Amino acid sequence: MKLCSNMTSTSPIKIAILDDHQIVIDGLKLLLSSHKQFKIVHESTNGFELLDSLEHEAVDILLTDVMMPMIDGYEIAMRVKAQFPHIKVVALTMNGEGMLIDKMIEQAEIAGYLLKTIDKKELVNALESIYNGIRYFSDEIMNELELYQKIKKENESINLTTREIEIIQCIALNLSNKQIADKLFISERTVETHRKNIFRKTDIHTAIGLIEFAKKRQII
Amino acid sequence: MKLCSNMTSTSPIKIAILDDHQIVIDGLKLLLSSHKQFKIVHESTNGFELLDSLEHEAVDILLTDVMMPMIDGYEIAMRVKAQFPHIKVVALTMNGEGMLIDKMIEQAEIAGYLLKTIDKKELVNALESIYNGIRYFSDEIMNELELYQKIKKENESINLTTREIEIIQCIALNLSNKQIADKLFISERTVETHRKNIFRKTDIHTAIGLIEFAKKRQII
DNA sequence: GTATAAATACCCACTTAAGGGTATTTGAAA
DNA sequence: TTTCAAATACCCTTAAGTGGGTATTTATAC
Repeated sequence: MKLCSNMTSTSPIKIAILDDHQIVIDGLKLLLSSHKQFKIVHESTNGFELLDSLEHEAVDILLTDVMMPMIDGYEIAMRVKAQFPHIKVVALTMNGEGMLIDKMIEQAEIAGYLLKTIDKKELVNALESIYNGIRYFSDEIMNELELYQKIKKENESINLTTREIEIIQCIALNLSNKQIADKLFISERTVETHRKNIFRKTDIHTAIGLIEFAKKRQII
Repeated sequence: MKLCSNMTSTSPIKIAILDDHQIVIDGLKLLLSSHKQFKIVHESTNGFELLDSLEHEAVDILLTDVMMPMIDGYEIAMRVKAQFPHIKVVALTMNGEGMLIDKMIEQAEIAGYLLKTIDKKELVNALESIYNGIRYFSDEIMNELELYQKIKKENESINLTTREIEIIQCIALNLSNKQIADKLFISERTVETHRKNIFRKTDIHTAIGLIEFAKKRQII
């Protein structure tokens, strides 16, 4: 069933907004206020406050930023998924970073991911689609996701162990083998072995090269 | 002279808005629409378009984002300063990164720098102050600026030679002493000497640390 | 129960880098 | 003309990392 966008008799779509920037909330509120099919039932700059309010307030769609202090959009989406599975979570963010998108879509299974570059018309369309059970993702988001998942797949074929990744992270922190050994409570010989195995697997043979690799693969 | 905030008879403050996110523009427009002392005379997601429009349109304050594709806020501010010195430029951005703030304030001499975390009331206050010739910077911005300028000052006292900077750039490219020697047509001994002097001057003793330092100092 | 992978740890030989010197040439400033 | 910084180059010693092995323990999978 599809709802037309200028409905007036049906009950409005109840929306909650979460963004650490009050100005964005104000903008969205006023922006959606000219569309009577939406009703903003809650707004907050604080994720915990919002989660509390969902206990007493019926909400259809949660429109949330992703990168926020205290508690981020991913954590919010996971908790909403667990506690309020009927609420459709939509990320609305400046950030089109692959790993975040992947986590939000694959794990938190959010209903939509929009960039703040979208215009009013697309936002309204997206929200209506999502309310009607159709997931909505901006084109840029889909591109980023595909690129990220391609890299992720390549990563997996190299197959570094968790310990090896840990060692790489230590190397990136500019620790010597001895310092890494002390930190992880293992012998310096073991660190050398891991290092050796990492170099063999990745076909990289310097610490600096390894850091580059790790950044590209989002290990650090 | 100070203007009171609920004036109605005086001519409104003419504002232009530049932000690559249409949603932010919409938000700001609607947000300021409830304050009759402001009139938004131009809005754009494109910096070049905005610069063109300033030729025909009288503007008191330009409210602009900083990080934008095509042409960034700094470039905009510099051009406005040169071509339309009467226009007061105000940065309104998510980004509180020291170097940008420093460039915007010290070089482009903008009239205000606000974080998008500010609320409506502070935004209105800031715009009125700026219109009356009082520069306005958010507290967080001032803190970031001070921190950045402290680091900048420390950097300048180190005084690396051009050759040493060249060596650092090679190290960042992950070249060995031998490779650097070949590339610069000098002896490996000389590279070692430079490296030694760099480490002594900067009080850094690893290549990875040096790269971090170089990034912070914008050498690479 | 027996492969298998992961993490642990050591041996040895070799290379590279770090840190302490000193010294020469060159070009620009005093 | 002298002085000085910058770039060049070498000496020596010690520390750190690289790369080739082998081997043990442990937990997981078949």
